[in-house]
Amino acid sequence: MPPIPKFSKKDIVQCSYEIVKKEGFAKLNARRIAAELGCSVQPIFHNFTSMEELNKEVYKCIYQKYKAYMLSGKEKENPYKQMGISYIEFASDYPEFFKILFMQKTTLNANDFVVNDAIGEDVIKTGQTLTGLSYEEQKKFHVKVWIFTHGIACLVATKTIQFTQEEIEELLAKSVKEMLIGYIKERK
Amino acid sequence: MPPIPKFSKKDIVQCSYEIVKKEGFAKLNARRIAAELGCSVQPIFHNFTSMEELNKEVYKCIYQKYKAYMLSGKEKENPYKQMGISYIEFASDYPEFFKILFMQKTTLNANDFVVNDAIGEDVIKTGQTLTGLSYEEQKKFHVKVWIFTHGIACLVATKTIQFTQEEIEELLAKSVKEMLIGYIKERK
DNA sequence: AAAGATATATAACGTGTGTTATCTATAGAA
DNA sequence: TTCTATAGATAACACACGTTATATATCTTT
Repeated sequence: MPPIPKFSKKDIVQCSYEIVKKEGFAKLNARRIAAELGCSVQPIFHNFTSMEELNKEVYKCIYQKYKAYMLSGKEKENPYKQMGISYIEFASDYPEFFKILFMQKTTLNANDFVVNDAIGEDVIKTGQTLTGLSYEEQKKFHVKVWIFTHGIACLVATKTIQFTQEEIEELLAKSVKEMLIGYIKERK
Repeated sequence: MPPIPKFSKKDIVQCSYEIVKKEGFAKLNARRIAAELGCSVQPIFHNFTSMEELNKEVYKCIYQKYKAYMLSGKEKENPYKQMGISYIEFASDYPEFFKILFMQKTTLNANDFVVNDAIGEDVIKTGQTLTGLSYEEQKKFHVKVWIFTHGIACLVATKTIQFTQEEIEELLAKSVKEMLIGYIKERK
């Protein structure tokens, strides 16, 4: 009986996702989405009870994108190293997403997600195979690697530094190596 | 002939500064300032042609606060180490300010300031006395120290990690020491 | 073909924001 | 004391945003 819908939930989320990718949540609003889809605001409020609900859906997509980046790293020959590179690459390719996920506290990520899975058990264990440290030592060492990696990623996301992917990989690899040497030397 | 002014530029900037300190620029607006000062919005637009002009003044104050933190570090017995600590302490004491200065690009900091003076000549030279490296080597090494320090500061500003000042100082001091050991060992 | 359900458009309301027009009160000059 | 310049209050306008009321168009069932 009803007319065939022209604008699905998926269309609206996808369109919103693209806006946020380019300009962040600050620029996402009903009229903007409507303009880009070539419709009025009605399809949006038909499919979502409020903008907040839509925002949450978009946030979920962003988090999925991040997870996909991280998972792709696990397939490579040196997963521990690759995860750091993936983290920074994500910050480079999707700076707005990185800022949303890791550089601000919002009502969006408050309860629904525990984003900092970077210090998960498996990461520690993967790190052990690279470093040869004990589990407890690797845990401590990993905090330092994580801080360093996060530092680069933040600088990349804000475009404070503009390194090529190769420069970043070299910087990260070299630095972690040096940190490990120093860590091993200093431990008692 | 005119009545004695009750609300000076300084009063308004000071009040705005406090609001931004607690809640960031997002929560700064004319009516909010007026309410806190106990006046109408008129004194604001009498003293400033626009909110943007006031925002810039507030931004300047924030930057001055940051510079004062950094300068205070230079007086200590180990200035190079202290500057890193001051940077993180600033992020801890004034997270909103830190986010404004170093974690986002705004129209405010676009032209008027070159904020990243952290890699200034004098910092490098101060670092040399700590590390004993050549000028060029110190320059390279400092990038790594800066990234690490910035990483901690970002995590502190967003309250992602909640370390005490002592924990942070130990983490930073130990890590830089280890990084230096590794750096020296790996250089050709 | 007629009817009902609903997707979309149009237009509006309410709120929060920057900004400004108008009025009033005041302090010093005449 | 009277006059003038202006600081401030009140109130309004313009605009952007979330949201909703109403009207219209369309598809499926009968």
